[in-house]
Amino acid sequence: MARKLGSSSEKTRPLVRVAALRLFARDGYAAVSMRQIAAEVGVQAGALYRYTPDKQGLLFELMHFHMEELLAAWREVGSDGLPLDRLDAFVRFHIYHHMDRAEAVFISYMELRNLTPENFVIIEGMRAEYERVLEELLMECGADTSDKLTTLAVLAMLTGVNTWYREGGRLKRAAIAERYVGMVRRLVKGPH
Amino acid sequence: MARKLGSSSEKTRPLVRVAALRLFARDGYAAVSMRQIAAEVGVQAGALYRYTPDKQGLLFELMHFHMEELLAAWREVGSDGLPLDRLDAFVRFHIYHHMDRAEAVFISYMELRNLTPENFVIIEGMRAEYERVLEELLMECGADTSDKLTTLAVLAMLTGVNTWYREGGRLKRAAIAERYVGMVRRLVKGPH
DNA sequence: GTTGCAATTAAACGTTTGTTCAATTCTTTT
DNA sequence: AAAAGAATTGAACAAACGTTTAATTGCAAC
Repeated sequence: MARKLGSSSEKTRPLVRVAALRLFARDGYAAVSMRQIAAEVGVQAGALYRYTPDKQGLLFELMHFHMEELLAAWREVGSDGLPLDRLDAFVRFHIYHHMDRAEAVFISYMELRNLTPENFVIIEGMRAEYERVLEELLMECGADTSDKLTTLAVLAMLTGVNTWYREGGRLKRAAIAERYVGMVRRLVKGPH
Repeated sequence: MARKLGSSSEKTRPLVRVAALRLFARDGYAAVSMRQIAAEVGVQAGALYRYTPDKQGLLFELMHFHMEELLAAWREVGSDGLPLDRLDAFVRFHIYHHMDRAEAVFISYMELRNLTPENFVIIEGMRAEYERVLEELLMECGADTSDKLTTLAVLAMLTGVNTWYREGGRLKRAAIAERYVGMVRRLVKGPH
């Protein structure tokens, strides 16, 4: 009744991450207990504290990783060409990236209020950075960027995909993305 | 230490509703205890059970009332005239109605997963009904309604206002509404 | 003014919560 | 083969949870 056969932090750590991700996404941070997470990992609750300082740390790690990954992924994709083409690229990027990370996306905007104030500031800053990416693109496309309204409207629309999209659904990923490309183009263009 | 001066269910009942609304919206259903709600009302926890069968009943009542009110309000506003004018009317209605009920709106789409299955079915049905209102309007406007995609995109965009709008902010209610009217018009029109 | 009901308290219920820690066992290094 | 370190258990902690209930008090009707 102590260390288990073949146990190592290299194996257990990712299991903890995945279990927390899954459970937080499904039931919400406040509704999930450390014992539930531990059970999903196949371990006792006390063992989790080798991998996180506390429950809050677990939530923060998930959200921080998600935002870091999002920003890094866009930097890598980059985009060049005409402004409108770059906007298209952003729309496709956002939709695909989010489709592939349903759980992390869900957590990252549902559990903001469960972050401690210090952690909240950090995540909010990264979110603002991502927002600025889109805002800049919209400006170059000649959209109305006198305020954040257009940016937020487009972002809400795009992120909304995650509330209904399920893998293997009737509509294929590409079809959905292209429809949104069309909608954003129309929304942005035209006279304001 | 028993009944308090001037106490009556007519006074206390709404206080319980308001306290639950405020706290659920701010901290989330799972993170709020009956004792916190009671404290906000100025009463002991046990007293709450004169006004709700249990905590879940409190959540359901709030969400059910909100959806009922939403559907009734639209029925009353109604709309006639050209399809596009009616769509404009819907956009304005949705935005104003939601701006005035920030807490209830927030709860109604954040706390869906904390409903019991039976309660979830009921609320989900009402949500679908509201969705159908918009879908019908979009169809009459000649938008692409071969699937729910346009409907959901518009709805996500409109409801997104609640994530950033704060009373007394820089932009006035009417200005915001009219901007969204414009965006929706553009998004809907045009070739698909 | 007494009687009866309505509203509330305070205490208690058994669970469950996040977290800590000594003891134990496996793995790795020497 | 011995020693050192890493991973885990299981029990314990005080605190908080939702809910129930007997006792108590205020109010309204008679």
